[in-house]
Amino acid sequence: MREEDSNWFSKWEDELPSPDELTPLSQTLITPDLALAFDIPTPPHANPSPTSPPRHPPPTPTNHSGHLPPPSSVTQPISAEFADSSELGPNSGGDEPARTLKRPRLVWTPQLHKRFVDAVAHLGIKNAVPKTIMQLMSVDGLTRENVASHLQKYRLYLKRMQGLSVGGGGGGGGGGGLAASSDPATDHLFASSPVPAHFLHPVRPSSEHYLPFVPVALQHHQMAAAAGHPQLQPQYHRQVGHFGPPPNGQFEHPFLSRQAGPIHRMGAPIHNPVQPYVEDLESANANGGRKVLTLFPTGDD
DNA sequence: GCCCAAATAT
DNA sequence: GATATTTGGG
Repeated sequence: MREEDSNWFSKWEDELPSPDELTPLSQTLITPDLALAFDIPTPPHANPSPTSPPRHPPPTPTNHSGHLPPPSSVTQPISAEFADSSELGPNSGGDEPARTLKRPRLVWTPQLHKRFVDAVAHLGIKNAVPKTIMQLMSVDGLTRENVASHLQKYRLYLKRMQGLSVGGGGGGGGGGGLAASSDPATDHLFASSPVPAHFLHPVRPSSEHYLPFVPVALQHHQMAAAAGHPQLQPQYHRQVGHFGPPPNGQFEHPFLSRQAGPIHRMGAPIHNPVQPYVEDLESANANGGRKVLTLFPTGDD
């Protein structure tokens, strides 16, 4: 089953949002603060200029084992851009250093969440801690807090799900107070993402399959060529005037893949090969805004 | 320092 | 109102 080893990963990557989907959206949106922070003379173009996140995103300490393809990074163009719309801190004047930069609200798009889930799934629920997840996701701009917060919510979601579908929906009827029913506020995002089965049931420690985790340094396809110069990168025609869910239902998150950072904790015990769970939601719903598209597939209601 | 859980802010 | 961010405790 060695082949599957690489397979799972390949598949995993494959499942990840395509470069096409991730690239577009991010341009512009360089918050004034950020621009100042990096001495960026704020692009005069009103035109959605290429993504110019931090000049040197990460220190790119990664592959020091050989040669690092210059600007041609080897990862999907995912970058965490912030949809700063109208938040001029106290430094409207524009002189306050960047040190007091406040991070704009991070938007967990289905795509991003998917990546999150995938990371957690492959890490294993037990090893899925904010730091590890964050590293595995390799999303630039994503902070541990972001992940931690999201993870927290995600766990609650899983717990809730467990509550209802455990034992074949034992609590289903009770309806009492203890059974958590689908709360409206529980989560809209989570529902749209496929949840690996192993999440709901504890994996028996008996057969622990430890798979050597492989960093996300590899990549395939064409993207490599274009990647690298996020700023010079050919912009996709698709340009979004503003954020928010386009009526088309195809909204990407402004995240560009960050170069695979050095993963320290790669002793992550990966149990269970990837389940053949199918995913969808690629085209998020476009129901007049935000609406749940697919409820949890756990039951066949 | 990290993680978890809750409270607060947007 | 919902979500993400922030703060406190272990």
